Amino acid sequence: MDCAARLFRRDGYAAVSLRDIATESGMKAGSLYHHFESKDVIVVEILNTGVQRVHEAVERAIAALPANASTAQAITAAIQAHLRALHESGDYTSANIRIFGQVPHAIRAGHIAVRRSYEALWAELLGRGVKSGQLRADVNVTSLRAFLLGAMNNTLEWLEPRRGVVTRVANDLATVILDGASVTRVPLAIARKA
Amino acid sequence: MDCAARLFRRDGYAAVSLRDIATESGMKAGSLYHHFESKDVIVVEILNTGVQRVHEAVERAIAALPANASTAQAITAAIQAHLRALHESGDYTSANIRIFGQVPHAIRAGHIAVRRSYEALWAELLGRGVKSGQLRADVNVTSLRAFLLGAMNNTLEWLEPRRGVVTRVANDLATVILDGASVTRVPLAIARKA
DNA sequence: GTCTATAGGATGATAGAC
DNA sequence: GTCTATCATCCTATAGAC
Repeated sequence: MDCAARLFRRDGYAAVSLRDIATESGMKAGSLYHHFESKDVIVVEILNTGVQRVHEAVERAIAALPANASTAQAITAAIQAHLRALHESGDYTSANIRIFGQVPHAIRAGHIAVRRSYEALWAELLGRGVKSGQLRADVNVTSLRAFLLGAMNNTLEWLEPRRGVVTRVANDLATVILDGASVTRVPLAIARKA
Repeated sequence: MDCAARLFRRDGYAAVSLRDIATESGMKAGSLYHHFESKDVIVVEILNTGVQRVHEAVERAIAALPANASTAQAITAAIQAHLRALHESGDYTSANIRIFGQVPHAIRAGHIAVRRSYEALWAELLGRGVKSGQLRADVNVTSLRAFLLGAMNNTLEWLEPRRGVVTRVANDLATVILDGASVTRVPLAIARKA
């Protein structure tokens, strides 16, 4: 499975044959079928593992916060955990993002529940923020969640995870999402002094 | 080309064979080679066309703004144009996003310049905003641009473009990016009254 | 310009020896 | 559990008739 994840991450779904996976594992293609009944089950398991690892990392990060942490702190911690899991913890997480859009619909269908479960974590986090009055009620929570996940997952396409860079980018995203990029609506340094 | 774009958008790069494209066009596979010298040139042309159409749509939207338009207005208009081009103007734009991550590296290399050119448009737009003091100087323009493009392109994965929905989502994104989702830094309605 | 036919190769999967 | 050998099928691309 580790070899398959590494190859899928690097080359994409269709470009990786069972022969490739077998060679990478030091076997021959036919031998794989003693362990897995088809290519599909390998792919589904890698997809599921990838999401679950990010899910657990984010869950841990939120659980580790002090009880009185603000929604802003929780979102920042969650973004940090998601990006770190994506860039620094193995091939399953990045393989998932990479190949999800490439696999046949049947495979997607067998994996979608795991995704929904992770998305629900974010929906809850953001929903709590709105309910507690810490996030604006006029932003659509569904859109915001999708923007966040899209922006985070897309970092795989451009971010080279050198030392410390992931942390900086995570802070950039948290800042923009929470405070906005515009100056005109942020004379808050001023507003605070006033 | 139209048939190919439609199929690539729906099924992805590897899942579409030349036979599929030929059948969809009312031809046989061999006949395609009288018009295109390989599958690669079809794919590259579709990729290029997709980006160019979005690029032109965004350029037009910015050019149509009044001369004294603010950076915030320009960004909002650009987001509107990008999302509308993605969701409402044919298969080339969405096929591009869909299959870009699936094509062999050689094809990517032949297409990357067109992408860079479009990204430069955004870099300029955001850079002008910072220079003119309308965007915060402490947000990383490179990150912001990547977040925006990632969030926008990812809408293809979740947004069903019913009537008017694209416009609403574009406004959601512009609001979040410019003003932020947090309440604590946005008592601006208050600040404005004061 | 479109067709048929096919070369030349890769792929997922299976059968059976060891 | 791993191997070799192979099936059946698909692919891109080419050759040559019409």
